[in-house]
Amino acid sequence: MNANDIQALLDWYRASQRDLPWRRTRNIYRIWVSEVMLQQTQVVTAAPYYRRFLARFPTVAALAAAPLDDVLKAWEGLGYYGRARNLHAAARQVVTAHGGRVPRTPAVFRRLPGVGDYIAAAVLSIAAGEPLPVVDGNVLRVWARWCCLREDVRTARVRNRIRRELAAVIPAAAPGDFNQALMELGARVCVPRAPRCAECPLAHRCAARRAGVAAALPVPPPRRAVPLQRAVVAVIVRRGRVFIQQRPADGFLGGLWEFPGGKIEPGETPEAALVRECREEIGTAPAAIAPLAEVRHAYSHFRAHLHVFVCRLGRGAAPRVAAAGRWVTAAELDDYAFPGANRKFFPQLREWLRSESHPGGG
DNA sequence: TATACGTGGTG
DNA sequence: TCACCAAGTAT
Repeated sequence: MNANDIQALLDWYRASQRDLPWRRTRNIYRIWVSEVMLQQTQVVTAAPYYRRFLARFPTVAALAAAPLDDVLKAWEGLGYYGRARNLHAAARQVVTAHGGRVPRTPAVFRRLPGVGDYIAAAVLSIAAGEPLPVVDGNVLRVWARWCCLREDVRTARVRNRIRRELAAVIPAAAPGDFNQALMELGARVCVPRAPRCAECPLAHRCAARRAGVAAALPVPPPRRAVPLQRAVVAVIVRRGRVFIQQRPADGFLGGLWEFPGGKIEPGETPEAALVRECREEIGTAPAAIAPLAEVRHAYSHFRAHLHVFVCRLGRGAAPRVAAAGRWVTAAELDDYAFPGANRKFFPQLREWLRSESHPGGG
């Protein structure tokens, strides 16, 4: 990629870039938040979260001072909740170890939780002018086509080679624009399925385009089968309230709230699994159960089929681990961060609670 | 190095 | 319905 190619790319970017909320600031904290949200997440999905998050946590100090539950609530529905936990922890480190100022030294910023090679390069090139190339999915695709690379670009070896090649050409005068231009090109023109080469400022010198194989690159990795997990959910109702509990702070959906329940074992009926899970999780079997909904949900690495039941405990029975849980009304559910798979049956649950509170009505 | 980690858009 | 994909990081 020579100076003319780079200028053509920058010209295209400056003339046709989208007006995105994080492009209206050079504040390093705001740029950082945007890049965390944009991991494995499309611009249209992240944008509303970005606005709400920064209205709620306008500074790194405000984020550090907030309870993690508030941060997770602001992240609810965005997925990869470890991003929110790491960002929150990193904000606290900035306050406690860096005097409340986001470090602009690459090696220092890179050590914060949740900051990897991509985030460090993106944030510091955009907000601090550091000539660090980003290597994300867009850049890999653009570069694989530009060079007509037939190797698997996801391997560390090829990624590192691409990073070195980009480091040799990234313009010191505009590293942030160069990085964003490559990503913008990948997101809007050099797209995966049907690249719009007619609109591409680099098409006339693109090796894959000349070879007529742009759409076939980069070569996709072999796909593995996605397992299907059947599970039960117990919505325990008592006097118009439902029982919820918080998941462990780390790991899958860490820190989010949910209803008791769990996997259906092979050969087990949903009803049997429900009774078993209630005994295991809250020490009590339900006295009565009724099906409420069935939910299908695709997680990052498996699919789930949820059988949701409304349950009542016997007179005087109580969840044995009530200290870890709460009884909440339908309205109060909105105060807690729930996984998307749970949100899917909230309408049915709310309708059920409504009809129960007005017996004989409607 | 390979796998865990969410969700929604898109064809 | 479904597979693929998206401004990746941690372990």
